[in-house]
Amino acid sequence: MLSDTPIPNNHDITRAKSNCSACSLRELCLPVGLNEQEVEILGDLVNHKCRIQRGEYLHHTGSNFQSLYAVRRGFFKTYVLEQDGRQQVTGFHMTGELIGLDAISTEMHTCDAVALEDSEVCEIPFAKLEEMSRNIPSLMRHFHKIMSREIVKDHGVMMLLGSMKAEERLATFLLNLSHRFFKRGYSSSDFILRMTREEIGSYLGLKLETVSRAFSKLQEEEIIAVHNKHIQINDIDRLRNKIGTA
Amino acid sequence: MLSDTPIPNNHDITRAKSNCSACSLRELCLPVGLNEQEVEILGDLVNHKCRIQRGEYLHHTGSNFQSLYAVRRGFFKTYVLEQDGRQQVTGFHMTGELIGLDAISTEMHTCDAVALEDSEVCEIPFAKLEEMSRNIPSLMRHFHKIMSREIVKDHGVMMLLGSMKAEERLATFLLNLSHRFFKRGYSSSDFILRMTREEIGSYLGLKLETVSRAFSKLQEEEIIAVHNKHIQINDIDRLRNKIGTA
DNA sequence: CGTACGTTTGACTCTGTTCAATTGCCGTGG
DNA sequence: CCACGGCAATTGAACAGAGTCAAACGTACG
Repeated sequence: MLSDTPIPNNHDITRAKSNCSACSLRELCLPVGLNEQEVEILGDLVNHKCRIQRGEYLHHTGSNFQSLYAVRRGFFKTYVLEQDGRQQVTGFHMTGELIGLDAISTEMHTCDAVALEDSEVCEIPFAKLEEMSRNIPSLMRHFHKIMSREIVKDHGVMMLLGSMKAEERLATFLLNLSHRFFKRGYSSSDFILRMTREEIGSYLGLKLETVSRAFSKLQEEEIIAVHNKHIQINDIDRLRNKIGTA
Repeated sequence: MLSDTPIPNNHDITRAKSNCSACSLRELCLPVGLNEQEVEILGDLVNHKCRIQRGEYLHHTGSNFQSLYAVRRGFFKTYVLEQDGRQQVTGFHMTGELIGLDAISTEMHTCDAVALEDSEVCEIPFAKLEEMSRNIPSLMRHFHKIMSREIVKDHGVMMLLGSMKAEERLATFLLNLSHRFFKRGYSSSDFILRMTREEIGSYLGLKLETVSRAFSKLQEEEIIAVHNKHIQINDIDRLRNKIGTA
C-alpha cells in the first residue's frame, strides 16, 4: 500500500512559469472574479508549475507548510494516518481544486497528499498570496469563499458518515464525482475511477468488500455499469433516489 | 424537538459596546497576536454584544450572511437538516469559538445555530472584518488560521465517524470536551453536558440508545461517573486508552 | 508467461439499530 | 406540599447491516 516512492519531494523536475490569464481553469480556480490586470499579477505569484508522477507525494504529514497547490491536471488523494497505521482518506482532489488549506492553522501539513495519476500542480506561496490579497479585495474574498466551501464540503461528508447506509454513501460519492467531472467538461455518466475500492471505502467509512458489494448491487439493478474502474451511470435519477430512500 | 422559538431573530434585547481589550477571551478569540492598538480597532468593529437565551437561534439555514459570531459565554450547537427532516449536528461551540464560517462560501447560512444554554455572543460584521484585515496582517493571518483549524477539526471528526467504534467515539468526544473546558479554566474532570444523548448521538453518528449504553459501560468500568448530564472523569488515562484499543 | 495486486463473492460473526417497556428527573398546577 | 405529566435516559430482546475471514477470479505489469 505504501510501497510507491515513500519520501521523494524531488517533484521539481519540470518547472515552468505558469500563466493564469491563459489558463483554462480560471473559472474554477483562484482567479475567479478578478479582472485582467489582477489575473496578470496573480500569474506572477504562481511561479511554478510542476509535474507530479503517479505515486509521488506533494507533501507529508508534519512537513513544513509554505505553499498551497492548485491541481492543474490529474488526481490526488489526501489522507491522515491513525495511530494504528491505517489511513483515513480525507479527500480526493481534481483539476482546479486547492490542496493544503489544512496546513495554514499550524504551518505544518496535517495530512499526506499523493498523486493517483500523473498530474501537474501550480505552487502558490501562501505568504505571497496573503500579501497580494491585501491589495486585491476580490482575491481575498474569493480565497475566503474557497476555505469556507471546504468547511461546507466537510460537513456534507460528516452527514454522509454519520447517517447514511453503505449504498447511499456510494451513490452520493458517485453523484459527487459525476458532477465534478461534468463541471470540468468531461462526461458526467462515463468515467474512470482513479482510486481503489479500499480508498473509496476509507473515504466513505466502509470496508472495501462492502464498497464492492454496493457496486455490484447498483449494477444488478442496472443503475450503473461497472467494469473494474470504469463506471457508467445508466440511470442518474434512480441513483439520486438511492439517497434518503433506502 | 423544534418546539422552542422557531423564528425569532429578536436577539438584540441587550446590546452593549464590546471591548476586546478588556475581554478575558482575548487569548482564545480573534485578537490573538494583536498589539494594544490593533485590539482597540478590533473592539470598534465588534460593535455588538448580545444575549441569546436557551433555545433561541443565532441564524437559520438559508438566511442571509452578514456576520460571524464569537461565543462570549454559553454553549451552542449547529446542525444541518437532512431531506427526511432528521438533524445532523455538525458541531458544539463554546466560549471563544467562532460560528458562521460555513456561510462565507455562498453568503447564506448552511446550518442552524441554536443556544443550548443562556449565552452571549459578539457579532462581527464580516465585510468589516475583511476590510480591517487588509490593514492588519496579523489579524488576517490569524483569521486564516482559525478557518484552517476548522477544516482540521472536521477532518478529525471524519476520522472518528469513519473508523471508530461507539465506545471510542464517546471517549474521544469526552476527552475533547474535557480539554476545551480545561483551556477555559474550568475543571477538566467534572462538567455538565449541555446537550442531550440524542444530540451527542447525532454528532457521533450513533443512536441515542447506543450513546447511553456506552456511557453505562464506561461507568461500569469506573472510568467515569454519570449522573444524568453531570459527568466526572475518574481515570483519564484509561479513557485515553479506550481510543485505538478497542 | 507468470506473479502480484485489486476485486468479487460467500459464509459467519458481531456491533449497533430498532422497538418496546421502564425508570428517573423536573416543572406545573392543584 | 404532593401529584401529575412530559421529556430524557436507561435497559432488554430481537434483528439487520456491515465487518471479518477466506477463497477464487481477473487484470495489469514486469
